[in-house]
Amino acid sequence: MQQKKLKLADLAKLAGVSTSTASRALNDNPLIKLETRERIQQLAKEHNFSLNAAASRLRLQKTKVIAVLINLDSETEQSIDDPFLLKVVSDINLAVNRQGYELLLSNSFMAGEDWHGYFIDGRRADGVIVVGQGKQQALIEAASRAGMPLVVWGDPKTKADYVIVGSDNFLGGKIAAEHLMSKGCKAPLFLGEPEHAELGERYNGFCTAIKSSGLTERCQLLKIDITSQAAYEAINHKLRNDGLDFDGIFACSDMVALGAMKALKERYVSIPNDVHVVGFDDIAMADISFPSLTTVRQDTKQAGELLVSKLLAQLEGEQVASSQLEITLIERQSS
Amino acid sequence: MQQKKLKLADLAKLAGVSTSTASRALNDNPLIKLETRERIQQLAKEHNFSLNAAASRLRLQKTKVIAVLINLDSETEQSIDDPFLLKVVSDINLAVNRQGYELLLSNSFMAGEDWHGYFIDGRRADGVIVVGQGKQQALIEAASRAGMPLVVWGDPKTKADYVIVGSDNFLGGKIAAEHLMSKGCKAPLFLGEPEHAELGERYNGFCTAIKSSGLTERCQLLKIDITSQAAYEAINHKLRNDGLDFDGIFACSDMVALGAMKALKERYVSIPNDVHVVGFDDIAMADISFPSLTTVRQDTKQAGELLVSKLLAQLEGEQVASSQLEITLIERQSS
DNA sequence: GAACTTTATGCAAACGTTTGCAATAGGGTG
DNA sequence: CACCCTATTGCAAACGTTTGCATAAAGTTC
Repeated sequence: MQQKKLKLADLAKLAGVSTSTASRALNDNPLIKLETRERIQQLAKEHNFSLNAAASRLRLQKTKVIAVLINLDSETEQSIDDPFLLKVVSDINLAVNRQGYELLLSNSFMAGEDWHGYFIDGRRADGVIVVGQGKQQALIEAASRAGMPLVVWGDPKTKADYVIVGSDNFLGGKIAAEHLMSKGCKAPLFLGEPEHAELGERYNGFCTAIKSSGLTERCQLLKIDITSQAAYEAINHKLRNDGLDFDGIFACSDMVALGAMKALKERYVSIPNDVHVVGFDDIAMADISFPSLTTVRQDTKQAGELLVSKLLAQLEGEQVASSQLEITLIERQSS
Repeated sequence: MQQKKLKLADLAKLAGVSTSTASRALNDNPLIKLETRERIQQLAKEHNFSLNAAASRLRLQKTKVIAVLINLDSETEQSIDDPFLLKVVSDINLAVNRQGYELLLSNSFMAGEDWHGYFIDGRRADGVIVVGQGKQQALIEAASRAGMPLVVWGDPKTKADYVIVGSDNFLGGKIAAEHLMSKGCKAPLFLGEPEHAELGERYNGFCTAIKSSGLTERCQLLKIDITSQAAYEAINHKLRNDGLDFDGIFACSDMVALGAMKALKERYVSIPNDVHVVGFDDIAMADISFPSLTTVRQDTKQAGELLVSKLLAQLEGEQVASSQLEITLIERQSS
């Protein structure tokens, strides 16, 4: 059933030309007469010929592969449960393919400590997109210093010598806080984990807006693992212990917001009458929850494209800078 | 900053041995004296040496890569929005890594029509896991016949000559229907797309249970695209046109169920008093929605492991058969 | 101490591309 | 017709591993 794999030399023989001619023909090299080129390409199609990528990579010193490294703190595990991550990866995938590259899906487990060695020296990929700065950025920095082409999805305000693409988290937090206050909130609460780079910025924006409004000096924070489960439990616990001492929630992600909302609903706290809720990300569920969730949308499509184009620019040797994506407040029923 | 990449020959020179000895040492070949082996491995670590995967693959005719091909019908696009897909891919990823393989994330767009040629002949991967049978299975069959090592995530009842791993969808549908009826439903409704292989089986199980219960001969079906948005609109539309002529919903996925629930809640149809709802998958949102969603859980962790181990077994030349995963009904508030 | 085994290492070919350079042929120019 | 230029093709080396086979050194046996 399985005839012997055709190699370039075989194809060349079939066409009655040399291997080099066949190679050039397949790469549309104008050195080869147009007629010959077309004939060989046709022949290749007929025989379902495909180049041996391993050989090609060895010779070219290029893989045409981009690795996506999902960088989760093993402790807090924003486990890969969050649908937002999927959105990001999936949009990166699209952008990568559009550029004719393939996507190696990796993680801290496979890459070990020496990312440069693993991906670049190991000729597994030409460059890496790291998703999530996480709490400790040492490995990212090491890889960057070693010269690994690299773009990070994170908070672009971070002072770092590598390229970062991400939303304007500070502004997002600010907008969320202002929105809550405009709806009459006097005691809004931040639900999340400020030590995390991106989330920290959201918290900063949130606090800045509140303080500068003169509303209060105290900027309430409920620190939790960033999962809907943890949010649910934390709000539940808080309601039991402190009662309802807040009238607004800015959750660091939609999943967290949804977990919080469940706890509220179970205790008959009305949304948005008693508590206004704002999330972050705008995952599909935000629109489909009831009440639907007001949230700060991150433009993952643009993110994917920017991440990839900046990485490719680096591969071309260009100097590229971090950049910040616009975010938009999507007003829905929860506020 | 970037010293020249060390190759095996350089490492060997540093160690004062030949290239072949170095190669064998790194692969822990007992031909080499233990002492030498350790010395070289130590040296490799010190210099952050890593093998050139391209060269290695070329020589070995093996990539140590498994491709995951997300197979979405471009029409119905169970777009990659569904969090359940993420769960599956992520669990496959884990299992793949545990076996020392890497994961190439691909899709119908990149792979083109000739999957065997692209992945296998192209030496991009040693085998492929296809996620989603989709509506048309011609390409899968072609690849399988061409001898591509392959495992499909789909419905194991499908009569096919390739290996399938998946949940017992028929039983899942049956259990869901029985559960609804046990809660007193007289007119349950199936919400989904029966032409899709896996979903079709769920529908069959659903109908079989209903018919054999003697409840009714008519087995209501509302055919929709499998997105929460479509579900929301369909239920909305139905309520407006037909009124509430059903008292139970079995949705083909949790996302669909959640979309339906939103429509119900908006029209003040009580869940579960007026309408009982059962979903499928058990995504994180099922537990966190309000009311929480009764659903048929698919064991994605086991799925990932089975998919990978069956694929690797094929690579070893073993004969492997399809297999079916147990599903469990998770009873929550929506029923 | 000659013959033979065992242990440890090195030589060189092979995997399938790509590409600099050389080579050939055909056509134009002076 | 000698010369050069252009268009097209082929030769052969190189990319960095792995591995069958040869080799060398050391130990064993009669």
